[in-house]
Amino acid sequence: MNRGAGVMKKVRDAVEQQMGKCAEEAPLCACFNIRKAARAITQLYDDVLRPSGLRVTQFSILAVARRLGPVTVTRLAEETVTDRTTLTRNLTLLAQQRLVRVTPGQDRREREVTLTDRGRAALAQAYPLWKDVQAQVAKSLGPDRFRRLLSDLRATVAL
Amino acid sequence: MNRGAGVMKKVRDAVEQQMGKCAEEAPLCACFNIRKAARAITQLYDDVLRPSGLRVTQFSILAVARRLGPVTVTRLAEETVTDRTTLTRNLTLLAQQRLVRVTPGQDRREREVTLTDRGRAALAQAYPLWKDVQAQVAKSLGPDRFRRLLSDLRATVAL
DNA sequence: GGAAAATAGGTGTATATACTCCTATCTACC
DNA sequence: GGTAGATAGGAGTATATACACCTATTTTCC
Repeated sequence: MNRGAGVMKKVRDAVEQQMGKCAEEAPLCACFNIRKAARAITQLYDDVLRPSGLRVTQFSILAVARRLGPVTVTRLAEETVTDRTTLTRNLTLLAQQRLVRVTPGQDRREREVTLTDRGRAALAQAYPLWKDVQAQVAKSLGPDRFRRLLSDLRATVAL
Repeated sequence: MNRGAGVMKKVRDAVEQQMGKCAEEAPLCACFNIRKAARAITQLYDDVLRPSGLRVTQFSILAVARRLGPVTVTRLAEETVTDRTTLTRNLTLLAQQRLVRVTPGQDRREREVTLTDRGRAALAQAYPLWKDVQAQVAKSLGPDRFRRLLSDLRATVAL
């Protein structure tokens, strides 16, 4: 047994020491659990929305864009709490499918996002599907817990 | 005004009709709000974990892998509620950084994931950072609401 | 009126995610 | 013992996400 082995063992022991109850506590990680829930519920919504050709992400962007009317990229990013550059990429896809139009604004730094008729039609087609799955989730969780969850998530975003 | 214009208007009206309160209701979309919270809290955790070189996703995978010991890809995917092919890609990155080793199992269809010493060390370095941010979130939300949120998220995953 | 600061936005790069379809191996059953 | 079905896993493709850094335009302030 060489001298290095003893040192390595001490390092490993120190590492084990510092990790503490890591393995037991990590499953309680708030971030891990929110991401897990996001993966699960995204699959549920995307599955139901599939006939409309929209992902839930796209549905949400179109819905917000409709509510705000012609809106700048930065404003839309703020509303959806999305990184601006993420939104740029998502908008590129929506524009390729001609669901939105992105045009230069008065302020020539800005670009305005507008729903097209095609976008409006896609939204209209997706809406009843969304309403169904949303109602199903609310029913499964129970209306009280459902409202509570949305409220707690808002508080989380506010951190 | 050509005949087509009247038809188009009718179509647009029908579309508006079908959308109903879409713009008002979409902000209440459970999926949109969970994803939004996931984006926000991921940035928070990733920011705190940055000195360790681990993303929260990687931290979580390493922690679960440590808890389960040598574990097959499919089992790890089930535990983390991640699509298997997603996990394959995440593991590829961890293996490139030599934080995990992926070796053929007895059953030669299977591949076993094992934490390396390097992976253990990264986990040990990240753990105190994670503990800090986790405690900070629990404190900000309040311990009761924090526990409630985790519990409600579990119910959501179970849908 | 011109330069510095502020603002709007995009690109390069990298990770995270999942669906469809594919191969390799194993198990069950005849 | 050999084949059909089941199981483990990966590759191709596409969307979602965000950080660091860049350009273009506008505003501010001397």
